[in-house]
Amino acid sequence: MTESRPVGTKGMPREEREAQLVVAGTEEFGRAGYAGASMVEIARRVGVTKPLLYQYFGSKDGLYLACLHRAGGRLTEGVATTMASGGEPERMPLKVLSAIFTTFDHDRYAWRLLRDATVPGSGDIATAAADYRRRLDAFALLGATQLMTSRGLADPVDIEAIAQVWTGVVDSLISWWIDRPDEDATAMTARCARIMDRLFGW
Amino acid sequence: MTESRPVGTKGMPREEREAQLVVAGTEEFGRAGYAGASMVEIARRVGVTKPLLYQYFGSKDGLYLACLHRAGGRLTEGVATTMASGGEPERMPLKVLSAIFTTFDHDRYAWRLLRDATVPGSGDIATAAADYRRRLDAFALLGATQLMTSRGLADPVDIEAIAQVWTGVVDSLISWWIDRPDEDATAMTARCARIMDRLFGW
DNA sequence: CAGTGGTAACTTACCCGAGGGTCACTTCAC
DNA sequence: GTGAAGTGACCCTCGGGTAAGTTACCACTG
Repeated sequence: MTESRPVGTKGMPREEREAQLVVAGTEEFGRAGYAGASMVEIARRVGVTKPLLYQYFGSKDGLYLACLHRAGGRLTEGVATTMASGGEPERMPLKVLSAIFTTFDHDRYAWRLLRDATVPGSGDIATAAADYRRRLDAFALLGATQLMTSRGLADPVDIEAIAQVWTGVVDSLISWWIDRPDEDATAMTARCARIMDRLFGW
Repeated sequence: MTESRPVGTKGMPREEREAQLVVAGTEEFGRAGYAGASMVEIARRVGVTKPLLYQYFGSKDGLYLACLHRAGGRLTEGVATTMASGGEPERMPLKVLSAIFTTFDHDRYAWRLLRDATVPGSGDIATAAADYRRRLDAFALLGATQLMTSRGLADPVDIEAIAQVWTGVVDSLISWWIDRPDEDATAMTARCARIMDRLFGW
């Protein structure tokens, strides 16, 4: 990325190798969950051995955190700019979906890291993941509030529920997408647009 | 249940103990996922030790299967009778939700067993879970088809996506519900009715 | 109504393999 | 010869799984 070509020694510069490992880790953690994923398997994926992985990331938690921060950062950033761009409330869901699909077209497992139920209940990972979720939930809450005030507003707990359901919808769309590698981001967005139109008239 | 009072020996008849263990297992598997759950923790929950758990269920997979079959059986049965009762397509989602909430009011983690991503990719559990999911998906697909033909029908892949999103919605509603133990089944159903009315006019 | 055996419920103490984590070493470019 | 990239071989804990024993109740016997 920054340095163009070979750097220190035989294989690959650290920076580049780390990026590979984060990508592989994201896929493996996303697929099997924190508890189910294996460090040696992640190393194997990029054709390297476990000690190197540990030299670069320190621990399983360290690697997970690296993956989580990359995913969480890109996600919150993308959603934030989309939400900031404004527009009518009924258009926001599709715009957000489009942003997510585009950003994570080649990294579809990333989303799952924020909502992994198998991470230990306390510790750095749980804290960081909860923080990203909190930020995303805030956007969802904002969107839900705007949507509901444009209709006959409901009570705040209803809005909370709507926001959570929305994140669940994103979740299931991404799961569905993961199972269909041929479908790219634009096709996915078009499909969602079609569905929302037919189902709700949005 | 069948025998009324004390049976064999000191503690509790096998049948009753097994039921306790299945309940505890369902909660623990639902909370931490198959990979993250611990057999000794499940045993500890009901005040018993691991070997008894193994004597009764044979293996972790055995216990998981017992939990899965209880959950899956009740779920498919409940949804089947609800779907069979008929009605306008737009009313079905709420009726199904109501059935699920009522059935699992005191067993909220059960739903998650069918959709646990941390079970090994092959084996009895994966097969059984996939089977229950297939049956539920068939209902979702049926409901989605009815709904979409009542509007200007979409292509079959869209309907597949809608069905999957629907299960995701159920998923997130149940997660939300788990975090709010005070909310009972009727309150939850009422909330969903209110939301669907305001959001889609259903 | 001892005593005695049978059996179901249950435990203590252990085995073992998988996986997280580490150390000492090698290879290669400069 | 220095230092980064990388490895083989190891340790150790945690958790699934087991063997062998213990406790308490019941059903018999004499």
